[in-house]
Amino acid sequence: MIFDNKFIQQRIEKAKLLEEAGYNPYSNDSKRNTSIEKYLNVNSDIVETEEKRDENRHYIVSGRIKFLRVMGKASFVKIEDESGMLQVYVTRDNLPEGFYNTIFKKNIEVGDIIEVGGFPFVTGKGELSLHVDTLTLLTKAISPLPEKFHGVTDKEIRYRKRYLDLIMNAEVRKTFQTRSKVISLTRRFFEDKGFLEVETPMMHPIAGGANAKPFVTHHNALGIDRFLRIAPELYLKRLIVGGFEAVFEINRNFRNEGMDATHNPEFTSIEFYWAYKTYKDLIEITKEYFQYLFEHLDLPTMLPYGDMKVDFANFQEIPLIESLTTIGGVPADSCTSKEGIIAYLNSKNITVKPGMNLGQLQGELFDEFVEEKLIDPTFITEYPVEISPLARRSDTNPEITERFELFIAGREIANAFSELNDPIDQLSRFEGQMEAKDCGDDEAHEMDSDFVEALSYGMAPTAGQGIGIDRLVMLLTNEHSIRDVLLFPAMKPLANECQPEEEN
RNA sequence: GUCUUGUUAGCUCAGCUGGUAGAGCACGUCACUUUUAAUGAUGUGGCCGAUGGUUCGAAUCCAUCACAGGACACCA
Repeated sequence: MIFDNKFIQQRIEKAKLLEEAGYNPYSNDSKRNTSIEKYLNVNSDIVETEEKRDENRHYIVSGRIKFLRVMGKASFVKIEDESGMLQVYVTRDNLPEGFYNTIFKKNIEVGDIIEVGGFPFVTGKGELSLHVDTLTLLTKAISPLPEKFHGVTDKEIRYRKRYLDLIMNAEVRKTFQTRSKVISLTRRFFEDKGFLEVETPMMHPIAGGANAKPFVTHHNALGIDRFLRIAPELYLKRLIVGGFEAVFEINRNFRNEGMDATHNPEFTSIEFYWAYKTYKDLIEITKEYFQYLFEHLDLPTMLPYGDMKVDFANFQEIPLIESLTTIGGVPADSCTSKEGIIAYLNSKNITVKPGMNLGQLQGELFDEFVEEKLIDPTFITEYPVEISPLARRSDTNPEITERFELFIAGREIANAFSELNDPIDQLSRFEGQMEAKDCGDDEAHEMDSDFVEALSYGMAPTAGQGIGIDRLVMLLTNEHSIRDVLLFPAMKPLANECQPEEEN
């Protein structure tokens, strides 16, 4: 039984005693009239006064007990609500006869949620506090909190029981508040630009828009499998065909692949599509977007990330091939032919899968020698067409696409391009992907003829971009695991958690 | 998927080359009306992640498994 721990038993016993004495251990009769933050602000003037107190003011605040110091007939209690922590001073003689000794001291403890009323005063040590004249238990916590000084540090507990992490670690609350603000600001930024927020299906008949393995689920009524979406791209572009000129979606994608510090099976991205624009316009709006975020989050443009310092005012732009030599240090003549690249990679003790085409090999060089060196925000442009099945070819060089990826702190943050809107070209790109799939590339993009048909009705020239929100939040909060920016990261089930039998 | 480290009280952690389990916090009892991780006294608390093995004897050595962290691989 989950309550057989003796500390829990002890606390359940206290809850019973309270109930028997006429105090509901789960009362919902809250009369709170201010938050702790407001209380501290409104009464900060008391510190300057002669008396250090104002008995004519009266406030009711609520919160969870984080510290409890009982000293005979008086006690100091630190309570915390979402806005902050407040010290309250509880004395025997300011409470009803017997309450302090038989109820408060015996049955109320760290972890419980209480409500106190009283007047503001400043203690001898100069801390603005609340002098209590009424005290109500709102919620009895029957499980004890972790240790008050070290808190919970065990990552497994922190992720599996995020509520405990949030109770104990104020910085964690801050991180998720930042995450929320980033999403909210992102929404506002694009709305202000005239973009329309839309929702497209999470369950797809064909998992398209990216190269990734999907999760499969089953629709009973139709008797067919569906794929959890790996990207919303093809649906958003159908909307551009339909006549919407600027759309965005902030939502989850699901990819059935490995989990590590930068990958969670479900993750959040924003994708936006903008008709009558090109990837050049996207570079500009991306810079603007970052500026907007930093301004409204009140962050300095120079941010630490681990050992790195990232200058968010220093956006660079460089074509992929050029970056291989200037940043990656790859000799120029080892970048432009399959043989040259393979020879160079082999000389660095890197083996590549046989059958890779030139574009894939150039991508390999980039991943190997350039990516991790891109600290300040850098737009890498002019991606080879072979690794960009949904991007528009450059008008001047059909081997490359009008595409960029944005790298910050050695990590990909965004992917964008002028969209391919030629249905014939799109069809042949899909066919190329199908060939790759037949040759064993199980990551190759699926054929989506319905999407090709949509393009055949004409999609205005459009530019589109995806930004990984989780990784962006990691950058802004200096977190190095995606689990630290997800409230409930994916975890393997514990042995004692029952799970359905595997069936075929 | 591979390698590697970890798993001991509610939490944070000790525990040597194998000899039968420790601290701090928390909790119980007592004292204490201005404390700041309050303090002082005292006490309770453990299937040492699971299963096997070696041994007279295993928290400790070995094997397998589970979960977690890190690195690598894969995947944008």
